[in-house]
Amino acid sequence: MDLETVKSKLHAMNFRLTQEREWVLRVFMESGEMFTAMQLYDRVKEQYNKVGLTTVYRLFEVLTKLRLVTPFLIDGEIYYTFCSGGHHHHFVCLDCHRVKNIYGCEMDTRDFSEIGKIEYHRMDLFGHCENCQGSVPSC
Amino acid sequence: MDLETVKSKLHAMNFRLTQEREWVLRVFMESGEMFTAMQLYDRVKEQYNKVGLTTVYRLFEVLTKLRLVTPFLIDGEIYYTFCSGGHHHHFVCLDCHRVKNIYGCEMDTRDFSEIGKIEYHRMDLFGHCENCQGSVPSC
DNA sequence: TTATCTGCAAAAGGTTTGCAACTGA
DNA sequence: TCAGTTGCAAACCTTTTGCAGATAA
Repeated sequence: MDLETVKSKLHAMNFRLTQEREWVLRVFMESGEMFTAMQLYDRVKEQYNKVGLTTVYRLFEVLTKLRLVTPFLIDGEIYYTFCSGGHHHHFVCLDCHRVKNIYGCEMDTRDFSEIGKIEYHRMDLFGHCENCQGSVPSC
Repeated sequence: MDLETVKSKLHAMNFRLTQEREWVLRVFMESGEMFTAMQLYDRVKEQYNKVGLTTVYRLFEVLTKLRLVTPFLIDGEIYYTFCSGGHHHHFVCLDCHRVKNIYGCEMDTRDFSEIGKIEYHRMDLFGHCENCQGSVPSC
């Protein structure tokens, strides 16, 4: 998904694409990584300009409403990854924190009617991506 | 898993089963529910006696080391469910917060070698259990 | 007996809120 | 124009830590 698409999704809900949000979104979308709020804040400062940490939190809130973000709980820390629509799962590299989408889900065809009515499900794989399987994380 | 088994797992790691831990563990294991730290603290106070909230946090820490607990992030809140060993997945009832284990996992047989080296994976289903599919949560 | 545990109070750390100034549409 | 946004500072809330007394093994 590109920035223009996000912009129109924002506008559709009466949100605005400000300069600050564009900086944060660029880093968030282009990196393919998951971030804690603080990490994304730091990265934006590095690559663009200083933004308020509050702005990052508020953007996560907005993106959550647009369902463009997925949270991960890892070692007690909350990470977020940019996530465009369509049913998919995740592979999270524990070294470089890049997230790859996985399509095709066996669970969609399995019958869980005797357990309950499923609203949604999540499936996340954690490990080491191709680039990070050497000694030191390189990507 | 019963309390005796947990007790021996604790002892194996030089942890103790105190009166307070027994109260918390009884509620935690017998309920089949997931709890935030505060919720478990409140429930133990109700059913047994007052314990320190700190004790609940420290027990979660110990159980995490023993891999007897699984955390869920739901609406920004961290819930924990008691979880004995063996590979399984979860069905979480969004109404009554009971957690059912699901065995049999198609992902175990799928090849992800072109994505990366998988360390572990998680799969959680969320919905409404049989008892809660009426109007008001009843279980 | 003694290493571990408890629980209070305080500190820490992450997240949210209030508000005056600013800005995208 | 003006509803939505920013960013600082303060408030808030969950989680962790220090410590003196208690206790499981």
